[in-house]
Amino acid sequence: MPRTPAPGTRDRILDNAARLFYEHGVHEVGLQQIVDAACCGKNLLYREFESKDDLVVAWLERCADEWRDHVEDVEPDAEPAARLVAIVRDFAARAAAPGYRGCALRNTYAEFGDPDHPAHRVSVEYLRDVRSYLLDLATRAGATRPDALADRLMLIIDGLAVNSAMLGANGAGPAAVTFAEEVVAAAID
Amino acid sequence: MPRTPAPGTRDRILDNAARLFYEHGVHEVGLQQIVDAACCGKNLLYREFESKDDLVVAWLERCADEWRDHVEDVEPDAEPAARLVAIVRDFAARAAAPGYRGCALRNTYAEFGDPDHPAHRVSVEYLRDVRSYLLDLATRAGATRPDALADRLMLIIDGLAVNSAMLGANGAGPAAVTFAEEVVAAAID
DNA sequence: GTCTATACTAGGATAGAC
DNA sequence: GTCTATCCTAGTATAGAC
Repeated sequence: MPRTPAPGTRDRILDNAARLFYEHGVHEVGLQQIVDAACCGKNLLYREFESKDDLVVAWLERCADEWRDHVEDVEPDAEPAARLVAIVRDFAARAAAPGYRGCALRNTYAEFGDPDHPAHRVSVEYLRDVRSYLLDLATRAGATRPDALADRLMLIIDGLAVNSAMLGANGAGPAAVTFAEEVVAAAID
Repeated sequence: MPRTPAPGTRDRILDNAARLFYEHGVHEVGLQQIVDAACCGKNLLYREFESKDDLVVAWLERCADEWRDHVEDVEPDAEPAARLVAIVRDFAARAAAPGYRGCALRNTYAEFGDPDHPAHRVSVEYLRDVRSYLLDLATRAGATRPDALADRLMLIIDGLAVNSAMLGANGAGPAAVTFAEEVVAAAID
């Protein structure tokens, strides 16, 4: 293993934790696994993160931030209505990629039952942000009822996260884009 | 094989395990908690279930069976098209109930990363069964493309499971039934 | 015989000291 | 980076109540 000088310690730990958490689920990954994968001592991990929960939250926040950055780049010059469809298309394409195991934020939400768990706050905030983003586009697209359009697209996207993870290409994933196209078209007069 | 087990023991354990697993997530519940809640010895649990995995699978299979029984009772005398909407309405009503934390099968799928985990088989089978059921109704409803209609309703239902758990009444749940009505109507000529 | 309750093993977890 | 402390887990075996 060549030692890379590149990313900071925190990022290296977070990268490895992210991969392991996503592939196996948060509860099935021990801190020792992350320490081994990141080639660091446990002391470094505890210097950067207070606890496992803290590490989980940092991972989820990074996932949410990545989405917020990424969504701006999805056909940025298209009209609002076309962008709504493009966002679903983009999500569907990611969900169809090999190794897709669902959405990190939605999966982790499912892992923790306690409503006060910090992972819940991040996940719910993320979902609200997605909804706000869709609502804004739906409004600018001239939908007669932007709220309803945003809700419908949320259901399609949330459904994609579950369905593609569980059924893959045999599931409803391939049908989602056409569905979204018709839903958007029908919502705009 | 036990010769004369006290009647109801297995169900009592399963009832308590079901409640705890659903509320807190499988990984966060220890066998001791289940033993305590069921007021039985650990001995008895291990007589009825080989392992924790075995108990989890039994729980999921019971959830899937309950759905299979329940769905038959959802407006059984209505026309196929109306039944499709009724099934979504029923799912939405359950998802709007207090304490809803998502679908047990979909949540547990998310908890286990290993593709060979027995919980995955049960969950995927369940999802395929739901899809088959919808496809059959869509066909009998005279949909021009029954496959596409089934896929669309699956996305709505899967979306409901996630969205209602995370956002509750502030989410897309309330919009799902009208959405399903329009989707079904549009799919039938 | 059936059940509850507990003691125990072996391993893995988080956490932190050195 | 290693090493230790403490706790919790699944699972087994035993003891004793009814």
